[in-house]
Amino acid sequence: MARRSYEQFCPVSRALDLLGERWTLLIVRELLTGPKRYTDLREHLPGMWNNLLGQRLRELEAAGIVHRRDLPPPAARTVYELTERGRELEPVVYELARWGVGLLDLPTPDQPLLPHLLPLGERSLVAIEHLPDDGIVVHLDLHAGEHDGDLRSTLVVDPVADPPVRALGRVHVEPGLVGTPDAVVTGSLAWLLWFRQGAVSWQEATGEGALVVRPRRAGPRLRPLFTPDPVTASPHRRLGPARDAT
Amino acid sequence: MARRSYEQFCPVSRALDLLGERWTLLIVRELLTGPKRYTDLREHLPGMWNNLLGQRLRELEAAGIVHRRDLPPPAARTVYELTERGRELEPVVYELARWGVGLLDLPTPDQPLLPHLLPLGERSLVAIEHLPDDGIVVHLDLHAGEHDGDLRSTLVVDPVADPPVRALGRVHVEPGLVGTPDAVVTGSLAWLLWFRQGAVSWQEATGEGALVVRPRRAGPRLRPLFTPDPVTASPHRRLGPARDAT
DNA sequence: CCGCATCCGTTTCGATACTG
DNA sequence: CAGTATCGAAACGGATGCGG
Repeated sequence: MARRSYEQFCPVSRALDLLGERWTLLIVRELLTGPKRYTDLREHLPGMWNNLLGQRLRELEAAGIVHRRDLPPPAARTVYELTERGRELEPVVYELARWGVGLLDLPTPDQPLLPHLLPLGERSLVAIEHLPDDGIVVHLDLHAGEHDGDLRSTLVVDPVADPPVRALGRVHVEPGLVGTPDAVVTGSLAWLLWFRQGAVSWQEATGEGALVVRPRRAGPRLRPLFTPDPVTASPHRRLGPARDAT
Repeated sequence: MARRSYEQFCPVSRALDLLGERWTLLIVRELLTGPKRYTDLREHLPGMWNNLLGQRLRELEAAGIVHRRDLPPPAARTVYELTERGRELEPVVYELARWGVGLLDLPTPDQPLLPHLLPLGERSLVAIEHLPDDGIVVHLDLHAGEHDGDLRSTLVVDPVADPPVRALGRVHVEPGLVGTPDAVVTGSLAWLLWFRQGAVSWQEATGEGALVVRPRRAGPRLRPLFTPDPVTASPHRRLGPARDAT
């Protein structure tokens, strides 16, 4: 076996030694939505073929990222699920999704919206830097096009806790409209996406009825939730004049 | 050209369409440490070959991630640097590094510690979920082995600001010992790494003099800084009984 | 059906050589 | 110094087959 490695003492290259091959992170993405059977994975990863899927799963199992479990009778067969170590990849996938949102066009008949990925995608729309301290529950009732049914999800932001949890851990998206919402967003996924991408203003997105927020006064609370900060601070900021210290 | 794509409506696969090929994210990692010349990139990416580097740089430029700039005389030649869109990949690389820290062994003569990656690596040691609200400046004066010189860096955590910035934006690492530190850590990189990986306790790491924190009372402030939370909350938490809504 | 293993044409990668 | 050209080797895309 002995997969090829970058052979560098660096946490990024070490991580990519295990995750950097084609399809690997997409398998992790799939398993982050819950345990899956081999065939489910195949269906959700069109274009990936048997040989590769089997190989990747073996590698991920050897790396301690994926666990293969045989379900007891009566029901099913073998399922694959993430280990704890594998679930720790959630922030990696989230940040990739967050960055990739800027590349998204709209779903087409050719590339339809995949229902099981909707929670992941909607979660990546949220700007974790602007979560309200007291939490919020939002019902998203959107439509994406003629071919996709209505998309109903519940976005939950937990209030800040003590001890504090990291921001990402406070954001959850579930399928369906559950619980009692503080706000309801209806209308077109397109306009929500475009606002999140910075292509249209909040006024444009909500003005013409493309996106409707109820109650109206919830608008100011929702807007920052879908407005990420631009990257500003350089990681190479200088403290003072002492550059060549040491 | 027309690089191959996963052809899915999903932000993760869209991102990986551009970043998922071999070496690509390592080029981004390199450029996150500042602009680089072609030859610098080659030296920092041993095992990557000219043809690939040139190809990747062209692709990254076409994708709007990398910008190629010709420096004016007197000095130098062409440099490659990240665009703003490219700098937005910093959280992706950070999360990969954070995850990859658990895979790191110690540097060896074969895979030495690369000085220009030290800030990146030390930044990924920090648990952004446990930053002190009032900020802290720490001098890290560590040694990694016989072949590596002493590693002196300054870790700066900014105090919480108003308006708030995301946690990662508050953490900076600079080469050298600069500014006035609130704490100084001396000793062996190995023990700091092992503590961060959960392999040894804080007592073990600081008890035998392997790692020395001055002043001693700073210990309780430093310990959580290098102690990430385990992943606990599932993203599929249920709110209430209404599962099949809509 | 489900869970793979095997086989082969195509694409990408690794390594050396060569040019502006 | 900053790349491009070339070619064998490895990995990937795609189809079929076979045992539980």
